[in-house]
Amino acid sequence: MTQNSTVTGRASNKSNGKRPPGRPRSEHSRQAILRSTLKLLRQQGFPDLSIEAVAADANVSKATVYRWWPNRGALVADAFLESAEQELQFPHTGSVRSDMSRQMRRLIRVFRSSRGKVVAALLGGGQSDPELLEAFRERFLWPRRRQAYQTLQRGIDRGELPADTDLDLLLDSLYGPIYFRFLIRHDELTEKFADKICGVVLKNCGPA
Amino acid sequence: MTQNSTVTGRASNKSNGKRPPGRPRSEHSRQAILRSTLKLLRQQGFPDLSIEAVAADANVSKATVYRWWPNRGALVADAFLESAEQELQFPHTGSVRSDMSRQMRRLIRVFRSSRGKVVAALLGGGQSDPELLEAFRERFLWPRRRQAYQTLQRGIDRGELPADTDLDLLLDSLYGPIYFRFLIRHDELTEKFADKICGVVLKNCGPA
DNA sequence: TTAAATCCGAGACGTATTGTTTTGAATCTT
DNA sequence: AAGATTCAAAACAATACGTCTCGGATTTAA
Repeated sequence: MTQNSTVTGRASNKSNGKRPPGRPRSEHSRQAILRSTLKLLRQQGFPDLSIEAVAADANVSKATVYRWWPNRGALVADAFLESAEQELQFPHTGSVRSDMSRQMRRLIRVFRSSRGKVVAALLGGGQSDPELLEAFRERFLWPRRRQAYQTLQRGIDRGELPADTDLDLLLDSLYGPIYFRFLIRHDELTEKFADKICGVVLKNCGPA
Repeated sequence: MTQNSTVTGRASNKSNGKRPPGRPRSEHSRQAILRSTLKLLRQQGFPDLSIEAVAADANVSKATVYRWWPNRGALVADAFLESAEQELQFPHTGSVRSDMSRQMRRLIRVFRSSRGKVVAALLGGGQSDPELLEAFRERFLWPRRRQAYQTLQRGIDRGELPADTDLDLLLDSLYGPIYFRFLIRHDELTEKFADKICGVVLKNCGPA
């Protein structure tokens, strides 16, 4: 199998720089497929997304989709993750609390946008497809977590946080409520919510 | 339509106590269907659950299932919610913090049990089926929330919490991290986690 | 310039599952 | 006994699946 999707691994070509013979993969088709996947996912949700519909919308043959992605999950994961690769950076304001609250506000903004539906589809589908959930964690969650660690560490260095702070616990306390409201939808998810959470969790950690 | 599922509304019979003519609904079949649904859901997850399999496992005709439940979602919601109706009471220890942490421990225990798979299926499916999510909120979340309000109010009355506490914010801060780890699965969800969250969120609220 | 390799879109194919409908029998009220 | 409603079983059309074949396009290497 020559699966070349980002999910299944194998980023670029074989180690030598030479291009193999034969017609190269159509970058145009690849992007059209990912774009149509996002588009349909915004409308229909994960379970109702059919490969047939994606192929039709992208003006592409079904076989082309099946050639490059082993299943629907890998396709959806690639579509979302490639679109969110360079997003949601952490600011450097000089205060942990405002660094965090500002980034949390950005996340909420994404969740409220049309991209939110895609994230929900990804996490919803992930509840019955471990690979889908793992792709979300590895490609979306952890990269941001690593940045968050650094942000919190700066707070420790500045004395705003105790040196023995449990960083994972703290991050789950900050982001858990956001994901909670986002996924359960029992209460509205406004950007102000970010500040309120920080008020609860980072009470004694410098200025708001 | 004469849908009689608990999800779609209309709990029992028409207001008058008289039984309508005709063969009555088979209570045996109804329970067998719900039981089989739970059983299969524990094994397979929501998207792989077929009505055919449920009917076969319950020794019941497909048409019988379709007659009483409009779709898979309603069936799953009924199956889970009927099974969790009387669960997860709040204790009265005399301290908000330990009242909350003990109930949170119970919730985590449920999430870790075989019933956790059913909840995950419900919430996962709910991401693309609004009715499913609403059923979860109305039949599971809100009843417990109402108990939680009372628990927190007792804490206010005892002076452990400020009188102007934002109860919804506080509850989301306590339970959000649990649902977060449960649904994203980026870190282990142990019962000790409940105590740690309380340590962060209820720092100054009486004994642990 | 030619041959080999790989890709492309279009669409047919058999399979599986869906939700609906029909049939004949069973059960209950009046 | 008559009328209503249920039941299990099975046939049904519709949809999506994943695979395959076809003719043609694009690229490298000989």
